[in-house]
Amino acid sequence: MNLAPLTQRFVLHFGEMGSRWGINRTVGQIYALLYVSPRALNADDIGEALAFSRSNVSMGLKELQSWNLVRLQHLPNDRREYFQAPEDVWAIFRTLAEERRKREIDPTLSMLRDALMEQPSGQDDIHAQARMKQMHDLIELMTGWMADVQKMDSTTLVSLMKMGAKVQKLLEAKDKVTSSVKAGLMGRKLGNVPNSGVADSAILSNDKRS
Amino acid sequence: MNLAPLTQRFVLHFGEMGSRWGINRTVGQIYALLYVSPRALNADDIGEALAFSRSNVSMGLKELQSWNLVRLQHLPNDRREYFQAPEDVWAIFRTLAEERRKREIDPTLSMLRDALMEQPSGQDDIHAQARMKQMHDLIELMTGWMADVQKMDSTTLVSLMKMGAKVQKLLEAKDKVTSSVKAGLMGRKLGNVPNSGVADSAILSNDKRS
DNA sequence: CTATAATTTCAGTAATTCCTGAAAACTCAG
DNA sequence: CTGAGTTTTCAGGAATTACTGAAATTATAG
Repeated sequence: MNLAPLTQRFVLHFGEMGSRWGINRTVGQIYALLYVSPRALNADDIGEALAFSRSNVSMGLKELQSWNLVRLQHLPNDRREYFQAPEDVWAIFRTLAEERRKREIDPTLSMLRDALMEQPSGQDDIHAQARMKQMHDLIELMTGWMADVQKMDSTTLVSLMKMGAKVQKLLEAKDKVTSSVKAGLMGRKLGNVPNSGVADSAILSNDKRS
Repeated sequence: MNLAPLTQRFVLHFGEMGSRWGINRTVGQIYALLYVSPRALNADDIGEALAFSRSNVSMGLKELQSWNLVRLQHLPNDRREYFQAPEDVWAIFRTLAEERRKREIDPTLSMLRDALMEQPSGQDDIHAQARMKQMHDLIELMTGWMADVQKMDSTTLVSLMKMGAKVQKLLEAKDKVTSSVKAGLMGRKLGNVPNSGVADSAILSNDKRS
C-alpha cells in the first residue's frame, strides 16, 4: 500500500470498522479511499493503492454499487470506469441509513408482523408475542421518524441536531399549551404570536401516527 | 432446537441479523431467546433450547454481558446463574446505542481528530483532511445529539418521534421568534443557552416583546 | 477444609468468509 | 466483424471466525 500516511491510517481504520459492521475489510478500505480521494478512481488505481487483486476490487466495487454508495463516471478517451464517493457527507449518511433499513429493518418488521398474526399456543407464546409487539412498535416508530427526517434538507437537520435536548423544552411548552387548549383556556393566549399563526396550528396538531 | 414455533422463528431471524451486524449468530440467538423468555434462564436452559455446547453458551453470555445487555440473577437454593434481558425495549435500545458509540464511534472520532492535527504533505492531503473534517463534524454532531436524546425519558422520546417532521415546523417558528427577539430586544442566541426552559416556552406564549 | 456443582478457558477442529488467478464475458474502436 | 482493452465470474486455496470437549478454575454447601 503506497499512500500518504494520513490517508493510509484513515483507510486502515475503516477497514477495521467495516468488519465490526458486517462489511468486509476490503470494501471498507475501498470506500475510505474513494471518500478521501480528490478525483474519481478506476479499479486498477484502487487495486494498486490498496494492494488488492483486480478481482477483489471488482467484487468490492460491486458491493458498494449495490449499496448505492458510489457514483460511476466515464472519462473522455478512456474506456475504464471511474468511481467516486458522493461529495455530501449527509447524502452518504442518508444512503447508508436507507439501505440498512431495506436490508435489515424491513425484513425484521415483516417477520414480527407475521409472528404477531399467529395464534399463540400457550402461556409462553402469549408472553413472547407481547415482547415482539413491543419491539415491533419501537422499530416502527423509529423507522417512521427516520423517514420523516430523511425528507428534511441537510441544513434543517443540522439545526435540529444542534438544538439537541432543547427540542424537549419546545415539546414541553407545546404540551402545556395543548393542555390549556383542552382545558378551554386558549384563545387569547396563543392567538397573537407574531408571524406564526399558521405554523403554530400545524405544530399543535398531534394527529399523525400513534 | 425444541422451541415453540413462534419463538423459533424469532430466534433464527436474530441469528441471521446478528451476522449482518458483526455479532455472531450464536450471540444473536441467545439474546433473542432471552428477550422473549418469560423467566430468567440459566446457561443449561439456553444450551438445550438452542442446541449449543455449554462452552459456546458461556462465551455468548460473556459477550452479552460485556455489552451490558443482560441482567444476572440468582434464584434461592440454586447455585446457577440466571440471565434475562431488560424489560424495557427502550432501555435495551439505549444500551445498544451507547455501547456501539463507545466501541465504534469514539475510536473513529479520535482517529479523525489526530489526522486533522497533522501537517498535510501535499495537495491531496489537504483535500483528504477537508473530507475527514466533514466526516468528523457530522459524527460529532450526531453523537452530541444522541447524548442529548439519551437523557430524555422514554415517554418524551416517543412523543418526539411521533411528531416526526413536525419538529421542523417548531424549529421554523422558533427561528422566526428568535430573529425578532434579536432584532428587537436582547440579541440572545437561543440555540446555545442551557436550561432555557422558561425562555423557550415564551416562544409560544405572547408576552410583551413583539 | 473438602467435595461437588457451576463456570470459564483453551487448544484443536469445523465452518465460514475472504481473496486470488485464470478464464469467460462484455465493450467498443476500427 | 475483429480483437484489444476492460470487467466479471468462479473454483479452489488461504485466512479468519465459530464451536466443541476436556481440563482448569471458581464458588459454595456441608
